[in-house]
Amino acid sequence: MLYSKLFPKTIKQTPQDASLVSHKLLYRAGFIRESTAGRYYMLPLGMRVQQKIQKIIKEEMDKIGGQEMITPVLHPKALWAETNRTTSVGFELMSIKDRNEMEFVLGGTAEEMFVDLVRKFQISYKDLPLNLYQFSTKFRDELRARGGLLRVREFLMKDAYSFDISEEEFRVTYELMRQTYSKIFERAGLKTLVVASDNGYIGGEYCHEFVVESEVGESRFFVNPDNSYCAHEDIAEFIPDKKNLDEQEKSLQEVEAVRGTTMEDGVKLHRLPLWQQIKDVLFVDEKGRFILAIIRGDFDVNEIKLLHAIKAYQLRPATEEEIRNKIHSEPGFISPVGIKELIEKDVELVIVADESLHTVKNAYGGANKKHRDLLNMNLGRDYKPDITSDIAMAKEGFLAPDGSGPLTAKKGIEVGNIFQLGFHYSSKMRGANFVDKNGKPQPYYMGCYGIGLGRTLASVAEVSCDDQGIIWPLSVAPFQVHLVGLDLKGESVKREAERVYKLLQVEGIEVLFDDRIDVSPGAKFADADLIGVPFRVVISNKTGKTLEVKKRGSKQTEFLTLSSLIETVKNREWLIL
RNA sequence: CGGGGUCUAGUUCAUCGGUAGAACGCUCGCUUUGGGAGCGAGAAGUACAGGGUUCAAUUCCCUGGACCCCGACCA
Repeated sequence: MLYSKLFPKTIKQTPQDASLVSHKLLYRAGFIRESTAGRYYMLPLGMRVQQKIQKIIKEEMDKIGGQEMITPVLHPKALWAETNRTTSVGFELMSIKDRNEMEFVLGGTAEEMFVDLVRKFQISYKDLPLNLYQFSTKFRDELRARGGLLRVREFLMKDAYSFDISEEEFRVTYELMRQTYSKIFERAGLKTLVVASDNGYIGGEYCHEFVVESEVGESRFFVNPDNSYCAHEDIAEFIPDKKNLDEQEKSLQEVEAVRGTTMEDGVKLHRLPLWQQIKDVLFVDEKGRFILAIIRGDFDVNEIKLLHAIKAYQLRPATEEEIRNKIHSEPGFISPVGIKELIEKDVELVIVADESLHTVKNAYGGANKKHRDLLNMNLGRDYKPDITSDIAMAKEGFLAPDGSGPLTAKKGIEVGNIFQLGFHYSSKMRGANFVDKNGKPQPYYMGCYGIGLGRTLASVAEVSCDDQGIIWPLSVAPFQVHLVGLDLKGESVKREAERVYKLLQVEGIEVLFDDRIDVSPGAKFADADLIGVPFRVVISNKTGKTLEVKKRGSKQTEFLTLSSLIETVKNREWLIL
């Protein structure tokens, strides 16, 4: 590619709206441009990187027997209704109608489509395991797009779907996918951690995120000291420390409490530790049930865990009006003690206690009346929750669930994920069966697996760059060699540069040739650093018959012959220079 | 979904009641070639949209839109 013809050129100014390094550099170097919030043009340079990532994924997927195909972008809405996902997805579905008023959703993930396809065929156990995948644009009407390519509303994703005859067989598939994903990201130059996570709107029981550790990432997770435990904050567990279990249970006492409504106000008034206070958080779920989550005062409620405990999929905080008029309690003074006797007749209230309440005695907190508190509340004696479960949010420093030591909090970018789906879809969708050895229909055991290509690309730029620009790993770089021609007004230099350009291409090496005549060397070097191609090769009056080669990210230059350059580029095993 | 902010040349920003300016970029000419060179000339704008106030609005007010940032719950 001739740089003089490349669309577009680099720019010096940093875009006003970009806050992330990857966004700034990809923008300045001309890899991407924004269309509207969360929708990007992928420009020729960005496209080349994305295609390299795509190729790596395809190679690794095909190696394990994956078969590439493609589904329509518009999914019949009726399909999503079959699995109740028109209401339960975590992202806003985008809907569209055709001229016959037929309703479609723009695909944001494609479980139903693949199941619908597979059930059109009479498959038997002999056809399984089956692994189908596609690269397609996904649409997700995110509440808030942000961070350049990191959270967008439209993006290229590889999604794969596996079909197995049993859970045992599936575990083999799942492990294979886990290894394959690690390999894919490794080849793209990314170090990933495999983080146990919540399945959310996809369904199923367990899943793992592939996370690139980064301060700008939105995934928060915890690891134990030897990294053997690695879990997303949504599901991270820990062992709560025991508090005053040796204390005698004292008698329940109601006292006057003229205080504010925060936890701190309670601590100050009673001069008791925060952990001894009961934190009461009132939610309303999608069915309109009121959910009172109670937990030790120094812990926070984890809504994801709470959702699982009550088998619901959506929570919102109760309003002050609801607390007063429906529950007949008082904001800031809610208590599990006697609350069920107060509520309106038509109200369903579920009390969920965190297990941490077993670590404390003689707790204090509100009395369901303004400026009245209760002292010495004891679980079992004074109040009986409907459900006792782990609904606590882990925090840094808490004891890891295996007791190995304190948890460390980390942040990262989720570039891929693998999900166990089990029978979640095959049981809900009619005819999602295979025929077993006895000729009987059985639901297949499923999994699904996703990688965001744009996010992967941005993650590489985010973690692999310096002040001057991006440092692409050779495996995903838009070009392998950035040939910089200086002194091109001289005929002999120009001829030599063009000769080298052609010969490198003949060797199958991708070359970006800066053939501009009127541009100063400094400007050309700055552009080369910004774009970040792994090998910079200079030809000028000074170089003669040798080539001046500098690796992006290294300060040293070396002089090589053309043949040794070709060998160097072709035989590289390493990814980061 | 709440709070804050922004919107003027391709880009980054000035101007702040009197019909618009710089830098970078772009085009042309001369000069220049090892870390974003110099001089000169030029093209480039419905000041987000609509309404209001005013003799006069890019500027003030209102409505809408787009975009950015923060929060997303502990009563």
